[in-house]
Amino acid sequence: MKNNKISLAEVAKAAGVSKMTASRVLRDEGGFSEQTRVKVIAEVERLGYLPNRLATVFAGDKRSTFVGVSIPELGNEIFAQVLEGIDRKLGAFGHQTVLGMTEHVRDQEEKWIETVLSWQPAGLIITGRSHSQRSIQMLRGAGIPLVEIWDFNSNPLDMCVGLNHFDSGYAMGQFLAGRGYRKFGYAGTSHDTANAASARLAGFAKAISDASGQLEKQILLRDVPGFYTGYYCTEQLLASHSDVEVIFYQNDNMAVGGYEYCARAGLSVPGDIGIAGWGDLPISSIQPYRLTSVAVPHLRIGQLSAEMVLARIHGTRVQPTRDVGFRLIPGTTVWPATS
Amino acid sequence: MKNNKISLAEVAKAAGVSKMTASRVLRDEGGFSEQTRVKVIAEVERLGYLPNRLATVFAGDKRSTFVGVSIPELGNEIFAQVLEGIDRKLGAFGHQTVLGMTEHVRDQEEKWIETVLSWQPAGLIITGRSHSQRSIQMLRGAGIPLVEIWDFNSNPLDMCVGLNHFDSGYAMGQFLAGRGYRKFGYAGTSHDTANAASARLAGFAKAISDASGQLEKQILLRDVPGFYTGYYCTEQLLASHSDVEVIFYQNDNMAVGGYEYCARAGLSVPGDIGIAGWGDLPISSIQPYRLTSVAVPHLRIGQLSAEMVLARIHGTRVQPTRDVGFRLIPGTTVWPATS
DNA sequence: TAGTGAAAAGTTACGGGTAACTCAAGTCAC
DNA sequence: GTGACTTGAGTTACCCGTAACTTTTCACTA
Repeated sequence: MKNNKISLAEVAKAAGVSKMTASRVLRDEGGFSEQTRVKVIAEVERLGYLPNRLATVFAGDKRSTFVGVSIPELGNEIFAQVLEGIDRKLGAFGHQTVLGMTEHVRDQEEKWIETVLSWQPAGLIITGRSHSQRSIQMLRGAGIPLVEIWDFNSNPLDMCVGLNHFDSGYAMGQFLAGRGYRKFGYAGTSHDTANAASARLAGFAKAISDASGQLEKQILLRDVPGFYTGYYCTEQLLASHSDVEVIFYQNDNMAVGGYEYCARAGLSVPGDIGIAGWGDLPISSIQPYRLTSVAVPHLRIGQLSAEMVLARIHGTRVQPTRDVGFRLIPGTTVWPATS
Repeated sequence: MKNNKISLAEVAKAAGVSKMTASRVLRDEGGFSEQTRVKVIAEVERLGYLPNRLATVFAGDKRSTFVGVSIPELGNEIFAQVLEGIDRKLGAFGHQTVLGMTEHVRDQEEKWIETVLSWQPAGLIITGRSHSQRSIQMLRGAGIPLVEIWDFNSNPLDMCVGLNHFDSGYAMGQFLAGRGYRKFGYAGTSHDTANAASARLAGFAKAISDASGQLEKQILLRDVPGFYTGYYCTEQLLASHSDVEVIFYQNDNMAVGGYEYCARAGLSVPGDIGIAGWGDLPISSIQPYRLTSVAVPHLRIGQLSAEMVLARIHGTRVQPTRDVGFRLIPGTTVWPATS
């Protein structure tokens, strides 16, 4: 697959100068006359020359302008927005995002890390804090800026920005217990790896047990955490445990699906059943109800992570760990506060 | 920024063989003894050698395994899912997605094309059919597989997969006129370039004029086409044109926002006002109502585009243009058919 | 007018792999 | 024992820019 692209040497020859001079003109490095500049630029235009950045990186024994970004999935709006924030910021500084979707599978992450490192990226942004042994080795050896995002970790491989998911689950459990709930349900999806959602569930369970409540049922479907899954999880959960008073969902999409199931089944919310989501998606606040949820500064996570990588690349000092926190949204889909 | 990475030469030296032999072992090319293989592999493991793919591409004067994918934005769920479909398919075949967000701006697309081409990608997938003159030149000169997606175009630069947005807008206009509507509104967002949404609006307007209806008001906010924008567009539109009978929205998110405005303003849907969206997002079918919309096989667009690029890379023949069509969803948010 | 220094340009080497070629040693048939 | 062939390996050149160094050109001064 020989490509017939124009090289700098050809441009230089056409302009009647040496490769080096042409190179200097293109990088505007100085050390050439106006006359020469004009000649070279003219040939560049005429021949449609596009530089080969591979060679540039290679020549300088430098790193590329790539930044590898791993995201578990894009079906979840939150991750899509984190990615958008990252790419926007990186793009503004002349960097390119090389995407990796790990689908919450650790082997896939490892394989992706290996591949992306072989392209000599300038930095890496990885979702999640749990990696395979080999991944950790490769990441350590790479010697490039690395940000682990989403799940806050005070002792990251390099840098970290995210929030404490366990705490956010705990906060929700505590909040619901405070509203008088005693019999709890949880609806989510299951994955190979311990992920942030599992941490939320663990925190939620802890809060319930601390409040002497009962986590009656956790349902974990092996499916994508979307509207339909929420709908069916709710149907299944209530079929087997009709005494559950409130359900905490892995995310808002599932919660909205759950709400809709209740509405169609003739159950009043929050009268008959309470609904709580996580993530505070835009959709949750444009419904006839205000979904009880946990708001997360996801845009900020994307932006910050990109900024941290960029700072490292440019040698600026940055705070290596950032806990962006969360905010509980009381909403109207659970019992009101007893005043 | 000298990197202290292990090179193949170092591995070879440690194993007591030549670079070439080590290279052969790693590529499993044959022409080496079992003994040699074991030695080389042992040193690769010991030193944690990771190949430099930049060098490979460079050496062979080949193309990389990158595929550049441009998407206008990720805030829109549909584009996120198109991207997910593409990356999944590409990843399965050992290719990496290099993301580019053009934000519907043509200059940004041009700049991205220039950059991504300089990395010698194996192929390109670009959203939209309208490009700058220089972009077209670069794309033509690149000589790599290229798929223009989203807006179907029977005469693409190379390949194309999408649907006819004009027709889909026309279909909606015709459908609504058939349901008895005469006074129409349109709510969308404005961008620099003629994009698919503009084509839909044009088709919609044509259908209305063909049916002797009246497009009372087009409102185009300079904002992201999401829930809130739909909410406020509706408020503004109805404030100035209260005689509008039905509103066609740029997408479902905006339509759901519009529905919510009507609900809060005490307007009955479809009694007082009809609502029609576009895209048929999951959210639209999990509401208490069924949104009138246009279903689009967006997952299929993503998958097909990746398949087309892969086929070209591997030298397989493929149909260069694919119209994936659309399907009108009558829904319950407009007047029922008069029987 | 030779000498000086700066500006403008050229030359060489290099980076990390791989294609293409060469070479050495062993195997086998006759 | 010799030539033909196979196998396992090494050598060389190259991809395309750029760093580092060298050479040429030229204006200006003593």
